[in-house]
Amino acid sequence: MKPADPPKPASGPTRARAATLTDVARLAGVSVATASKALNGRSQVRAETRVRVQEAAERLAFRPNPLARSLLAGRTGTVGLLTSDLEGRFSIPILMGAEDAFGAGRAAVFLCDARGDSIREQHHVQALLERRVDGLIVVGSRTDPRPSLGRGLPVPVVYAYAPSSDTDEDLSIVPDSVGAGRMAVGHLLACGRSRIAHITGDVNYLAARERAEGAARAMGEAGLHLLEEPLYGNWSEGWGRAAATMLLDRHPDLDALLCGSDQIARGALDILRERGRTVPDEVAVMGFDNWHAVTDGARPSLTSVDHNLQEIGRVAAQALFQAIDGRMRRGVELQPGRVVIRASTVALG
Amino acid sequence: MKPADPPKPASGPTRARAATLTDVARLAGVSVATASKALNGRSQVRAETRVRVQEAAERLAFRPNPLARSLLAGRTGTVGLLTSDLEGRFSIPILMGAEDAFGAGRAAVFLCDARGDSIREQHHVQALLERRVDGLIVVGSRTDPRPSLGRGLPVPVVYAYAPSSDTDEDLSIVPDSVGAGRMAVGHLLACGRSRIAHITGDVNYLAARERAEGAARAMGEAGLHLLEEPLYGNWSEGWGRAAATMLLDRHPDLDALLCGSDQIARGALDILRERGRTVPDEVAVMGFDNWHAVTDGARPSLTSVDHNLQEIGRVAAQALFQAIDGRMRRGVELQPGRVVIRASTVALG
DNA sequence: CTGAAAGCGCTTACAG
DNA sequence: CTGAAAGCGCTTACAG
Repeated sequence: MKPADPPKPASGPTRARAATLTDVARLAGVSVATASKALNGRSQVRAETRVRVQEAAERLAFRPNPLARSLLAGRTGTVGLLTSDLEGRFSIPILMGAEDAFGAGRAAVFLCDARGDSIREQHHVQALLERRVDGLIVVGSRTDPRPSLGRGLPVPVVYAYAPSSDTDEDLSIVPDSVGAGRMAVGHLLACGRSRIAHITGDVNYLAARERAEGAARAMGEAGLHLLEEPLYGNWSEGWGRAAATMLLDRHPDLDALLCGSDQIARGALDILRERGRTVPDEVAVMGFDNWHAVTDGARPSLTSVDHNLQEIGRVAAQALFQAIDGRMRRGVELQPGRVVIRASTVALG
Repeated sequence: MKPADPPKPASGPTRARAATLTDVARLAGVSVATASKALNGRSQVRAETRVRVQEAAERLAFRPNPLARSLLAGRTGTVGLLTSDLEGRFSIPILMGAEDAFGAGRAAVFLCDARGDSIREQHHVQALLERRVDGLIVVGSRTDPRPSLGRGLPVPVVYAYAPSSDTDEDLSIVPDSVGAGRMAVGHLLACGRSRIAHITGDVNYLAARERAEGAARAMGEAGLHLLEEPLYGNWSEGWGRAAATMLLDRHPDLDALLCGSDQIARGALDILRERGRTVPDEVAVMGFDNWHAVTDGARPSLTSVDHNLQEIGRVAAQALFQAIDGRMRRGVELQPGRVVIRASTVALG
């Protein structure tokens, strides 16, 4: 017995011209006007006629041409997603959240990467406006305020992660960094720690300063102080190692290291390990960003504050939808993070 | 002296209706037909008239509505970028390369993330086709062949990173994994190593098997053999640590560890360090992927094979342009990687 | 309930 | 060299 032939490609459904409403109308024996109404659920059509048109549409695999529709409606059902750096770890989850929300709402997303260059950004904004996007989301790569695209744009704009400097006019959805610092210390306190030091990244980053501020406040509210002023440096493992070394020398009895990023924490963990200090028994360690590649590879695995970036993207997208519908919010909206507990702060099972 | 007033927003250039060709024609005192020709550089227009029209267009900040144009032309100047996982480290650089190439060629990119779900993928393909994209790039997250979108699509498709299983019909741009393995061993040999072992990731990944194959071949061509069969495991640091431990026990005299990913290499480095084996003096270590977060944090910094993913994206985009112009290539095209040398294989400075 | 007509913003033969 | 007309694919008053 011969095996069954593989299904033939049948020369493909359609290299041919896509079916048009006129084709559908002709096949159904009605005018294009009636066909349009039937397909769009308008009430003024006899049930029988509607069915006939629908069948014709189905048979021709008819898909309304959105260009024609947009031309009439003045709306394209597209939005621009303007990112400053695609490779950024922070941009991607936000982008995913936004893409998700738009996909669900049936809007399509134009992606543009400005590569951190404001000339290129202006260029992309113009290109997007020419394409008649209904709105724009601007995704930044750090939480410091960035220049507004301005008030003169013909469509609404929502800023995500990096807030607009024009807080009166623009809407920005950003992570709550002060809250994140507070939350982190809250977790360490709950773990019974009190001799806590804070190593963090570049002092020029608002995120670094705000997390430190939140941490200090949470300590104060518990009637405690950080062991010393936050140690600012940069966002690298190397700095984590250097700072941890200093701190261990100065405060041999410290029982927790709060690190401004997972990478810094990773460096600190390596030093603790080399010095034979057990984690978390003697010293608890935690980071920020919940970057799985770092948290999961660490020994022990690293507790971290997740900024819920995907949620930020989703919220920004929804806010943009509302703005397109004429209900524009303004100001800066803070999104809370959450502590993801791993073995570096809590002895697990 | 009072400080100067801040510049007034001037109520914004245009919340108003965008200028239309009709507006331009009226202002220039010509017909829309003539205005169109003047602006589009058609020859049959008096120089004087052309200037008048151009000035009018400028004054009104006229931007031709691409929807109207596309409706006529049947082309939209848009392409779909379909990724299987936005968060994937591998997808992003490819996406950047593609976005770059399109941006330069003045096509806009619709981004869709299928989240590794084939139902969602189908859904996105349909949505993109409805929007009349001129072509599609499908970006995969591993180099194993993936199902073709099929032959019946009305627009050309190019596959990047993950090749289509329909190699006769489709065009795929993928990294040369065999060549990467060969290249890596070539570098280690050039560094004077000969007792080389290979630790790699999940055997179900074609990339793992092909890199191993390339490595073995390069050894053979040098009249050598790997110390033992490649050790397959998974792509984690933990596996790197476990495998390195085994290998050091079995081959105390090994002088190089070729690791199938940077994370595996990172794990191996940690073990070497703990055992007091100096890198690169006693043992050279290298990885694949050139993931900076890992290579730069490692002690010492890690030599790695970069797959030139951005270039893959760029080539895919250019191939798609060609295909849209009717010159479709087919088959699988391999893109070479390159060795990025750091301190784990060569004593620097 | 149905259809002829006008129009969204543009381009392109075709006459003048 | 210039413009009136037709048309891309659709929707929406407006008559019947």
